Amino acid sequence: MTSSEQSPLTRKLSAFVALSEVELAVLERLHQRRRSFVAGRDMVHQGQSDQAAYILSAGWVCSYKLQADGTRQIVDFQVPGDFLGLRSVLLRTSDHSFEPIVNIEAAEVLKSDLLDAFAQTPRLATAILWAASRDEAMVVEHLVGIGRRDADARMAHFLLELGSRLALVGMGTKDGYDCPLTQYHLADVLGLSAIHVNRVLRQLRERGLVTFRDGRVSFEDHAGLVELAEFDAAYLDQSGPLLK
Amino acid sequence: MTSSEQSPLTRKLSAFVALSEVELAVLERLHQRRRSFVAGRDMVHQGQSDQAAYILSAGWVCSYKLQADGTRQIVDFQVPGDFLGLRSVLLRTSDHSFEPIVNIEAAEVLKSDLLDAFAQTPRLATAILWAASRDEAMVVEHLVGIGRRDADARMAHFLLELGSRLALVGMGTKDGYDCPLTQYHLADVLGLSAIHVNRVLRQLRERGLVTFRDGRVSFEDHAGLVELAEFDAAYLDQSGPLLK
DNA sequence: CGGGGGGTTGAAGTGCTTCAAATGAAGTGG
DNA sequence: CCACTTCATTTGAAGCACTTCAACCCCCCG
Repeated sequence: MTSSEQSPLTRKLSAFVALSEVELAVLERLHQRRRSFVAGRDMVHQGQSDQAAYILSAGWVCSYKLQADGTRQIVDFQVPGDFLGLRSVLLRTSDHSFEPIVNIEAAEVLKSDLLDAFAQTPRLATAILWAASRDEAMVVEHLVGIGRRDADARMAHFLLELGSRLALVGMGTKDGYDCPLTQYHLADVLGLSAIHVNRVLRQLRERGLVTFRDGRVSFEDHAGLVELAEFDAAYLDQSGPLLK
Repeated sequence: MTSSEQSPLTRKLSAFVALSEVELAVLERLHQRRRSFVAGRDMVHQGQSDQAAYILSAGWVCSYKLQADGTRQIVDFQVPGDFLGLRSVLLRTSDHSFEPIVNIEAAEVLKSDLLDAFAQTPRLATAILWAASRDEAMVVEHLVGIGRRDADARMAHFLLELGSRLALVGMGTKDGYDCPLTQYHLADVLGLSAIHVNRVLRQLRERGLVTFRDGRVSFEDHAGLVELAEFDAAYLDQSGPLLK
């Protein structure tokens, strides 16, 4: 199997853990049950079945909570290679909604599939749990950002984190990445107004740091952006438990 | 065993799951290795041993991240009955620091203890994992609060959530609870300045909603506070998986 | 009695929001 | 093929929520 045939999840996990032939096979088998969802319509995953999760193989999704006054807070984005609703299978998670941002392709993973896979290959189980713990670390970092970083640093940090995540599945480089998000998405994830998002983006562009335009994020001064955001990728690149 | 002898964790889990004699015994056995920590000095849990977690039995702790510019964001507080560093045992978690707010009593739980307990009593395992997932839901709700609620609602929501958590372990009622936090703690958890925290508290007091004074939170108009905060305890009171 | 931590208050400044309006691109129906 | 909408983006102006700076108070403790 060549690299280009691998699923994004396989790429992601392989970046941190050397998986055996058997483990790779089990992992690919988890991708059997293919599903599609159209952009904009909620997947309402939590309502219908607590038993299934999804592995996102193409497209972007956001998970968010709506407030009574109509404002929305996006908790996290999922990009190819990410799990969706994993915790609702393993544990039990808070109810938030999932909305595909573009048309997406995902593999449905039943609870039984997952438990079978875990039983067969403990190393794979650990790798997947590592990915889940990484997601949690991102939520915590997100919390810190909203609480204690100003709008510029928050935006810079967000764009850099997304870049790191995408690079891991081969969808981005230090130069930039394709990004289907609107400025409204950025506003809802960063806890800002869309108008201010626009001004912040303009400022970052005029300072020669990064350009967000026409569905593309282009890093013009990656190092400068890292400095502005005080971005330390340690919480993303932490080596998995298997490497110890 | 009477209710007053039970550990806070036992009380908490019992509120959601009817535990058998055997399960109660296993749970109490997890509390054997008693430890004390003094207020103010970091427990630096993540550095020393990835193998142990703690069950907090008395006192308060906060988990936080420090930024390069010296500002601090508190991610969560732990009160009696809560786990500390549970995820660093089961999974692997982001590095944040733990600081006891007062002198605390905790039970050290080794990875092996926990796995043994889980093997003996699957229902207990599920109950503990449910508690972990509840903690996660709180972090998400916290994120939403900082992102999309104004200072008044944020404060009201925080005080109510804390009240619910404490009531579950018998340390609070609808009238209020004892609370060792300073206004600086409130500022760092809510993403505000301490000065503004003071003004917000004054305003809530003058509106006859809640009083925060001399280590005590007193609800004067619980319903009014709930309305202001748009507080919906669903994410806290979710029935555990065992009740399904 | 001096010092420090927690709390309280005022005044000034600013980062962000809200309101208002215009532009360009893409889609839709007549 | 063109009016008509719709949506994402852009910009300006006004307002306000929150921060920062600067005091001062109280109480406890050495």
